[in-house]
Amino acid sequence: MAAPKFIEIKQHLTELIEQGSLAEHAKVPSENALAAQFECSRMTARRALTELVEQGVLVRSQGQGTFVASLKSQGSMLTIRNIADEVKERGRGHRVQVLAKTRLAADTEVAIALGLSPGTEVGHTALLHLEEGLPMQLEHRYVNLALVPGYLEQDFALQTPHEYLSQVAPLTEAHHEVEAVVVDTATAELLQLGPGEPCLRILRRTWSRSGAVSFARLTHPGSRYRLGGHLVMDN
Amino acid sequence: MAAPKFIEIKQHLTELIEQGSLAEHAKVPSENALAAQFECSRMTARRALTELVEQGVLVRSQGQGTFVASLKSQGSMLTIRNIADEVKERGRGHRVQVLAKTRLAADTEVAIALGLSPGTEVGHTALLHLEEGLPMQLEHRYVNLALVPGYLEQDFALQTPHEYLSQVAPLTEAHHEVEAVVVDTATAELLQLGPGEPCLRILRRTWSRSGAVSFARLTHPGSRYRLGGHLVMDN
DNA sequence: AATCTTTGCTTGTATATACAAGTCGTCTGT
DNA sequence: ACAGACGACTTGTATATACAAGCAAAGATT
Repeated sequence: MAAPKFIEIKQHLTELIEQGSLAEHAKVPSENALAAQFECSRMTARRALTELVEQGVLVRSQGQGTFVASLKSQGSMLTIRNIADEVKERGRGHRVQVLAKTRLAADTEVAIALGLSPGTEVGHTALLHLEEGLPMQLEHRYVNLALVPGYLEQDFALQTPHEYLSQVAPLTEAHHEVEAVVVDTATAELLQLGPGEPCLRILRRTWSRSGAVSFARLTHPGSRYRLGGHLVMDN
Repeated sequence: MAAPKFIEIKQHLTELIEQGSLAEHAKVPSENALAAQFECSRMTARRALTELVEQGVLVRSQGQGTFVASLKSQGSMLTIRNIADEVKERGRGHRVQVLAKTRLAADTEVAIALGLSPGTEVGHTALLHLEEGLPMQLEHRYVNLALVPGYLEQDFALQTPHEYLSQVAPLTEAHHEVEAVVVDTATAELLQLGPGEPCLRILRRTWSRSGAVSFARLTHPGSRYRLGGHLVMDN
């Protein structure tokens, strides 16, 4: 019934930190000291410390010891999900219109994002994602065809680019930027924006083991879309 | 010189997954099987699995076994940082103007966010964060005074609300939403926006052990600010 | 005095072992 | 035919131990 011992130790340490007994950058008792204090083996004490390090509460340094991490460095996180899953999870209808599917020469922005030299041929797709018939995202995607040669042969009405790319080139890394923008009139019409309505834009670059795979510009109507996230920092 | 053994096992498994030998939801060899295969103890094999579970690559279930997690569930993350640190890290001057510091009755939005009944008195502060003299964020913050009674006595020109709150009520949880909005003319003037320029708005709610502490509405000029993040999914 | 060595503490990796606890199929008794 | 007991296999927790590797300060050598 009792909580596992390493959780007791974790709680004890986080309490000390939260009540201020263990200040920022203060040295935490060593693994051996904790083992003695809690009458457990070093490996159990070690596990408590290890998990707190993973949570960003502590910092360890071989040979020196374990220390309280700086409080402000505990950055919180926001999850970025793909629009198709998001819509489906809301239990609403998701549909896609394929607006473009071509090869084109990379301009400087795309070339830099994909780590190619400007002018290299890349795959370009433009998709409009609809939720219950209403436009929710305009997806402009540029793909490195050297890494994903079959990209343009896909039918994206059946399988979204994100799903296809996850299969053929599993991601190892991603980078996102989020900004608020005003779009040109053609795009505004596509997204059925109201007058003066801004858009939330996500720039997403993804890498697989072999290199930079794709660069996407995801544009959402500001009035209909919110990016939402959640994170538990402690436990 | 050689990599530790548990990293070898991790790499072996991620390779199997990436090349498709281990499909989604497929059963991964048990800890004992891996220990036999790699001629190591069960604890070492277990560590490899544990770390892959923490990365979201695998899923474990006591009694059943370990399985490959669904690929799409690997949502990527975006870090949300506080503006003061961000500006200082760029090596630029950060300054704050305190525009308001009062008690007021919570309207419905604030009351819901803080888990209070509408009309409860809460602390309200409005700060304008400047980077090299240019407005970068308008921070409207509502604080549960029952949990942080000293809030309104602080001088926020010296210590930002975020820093103060981190000290007196260490966060255990945070929730964010991000949206693109058009603001009223008074706010537009404060942020020195161009005509029709949209804003990136972050809604941030934070909890400490004792309950919902604060609700903040952070408004950034769309032309001068981008939310940027990064995540390594693998290793 | 300056430099190298030793010693002791720390964390990091790895092993062998034990028992607890959850799941599932099988075997058994009714 | 059904229910329950049992056993096999899985992950979860905990211990005791060993050696490697990094760091720092005290001590020995130059």
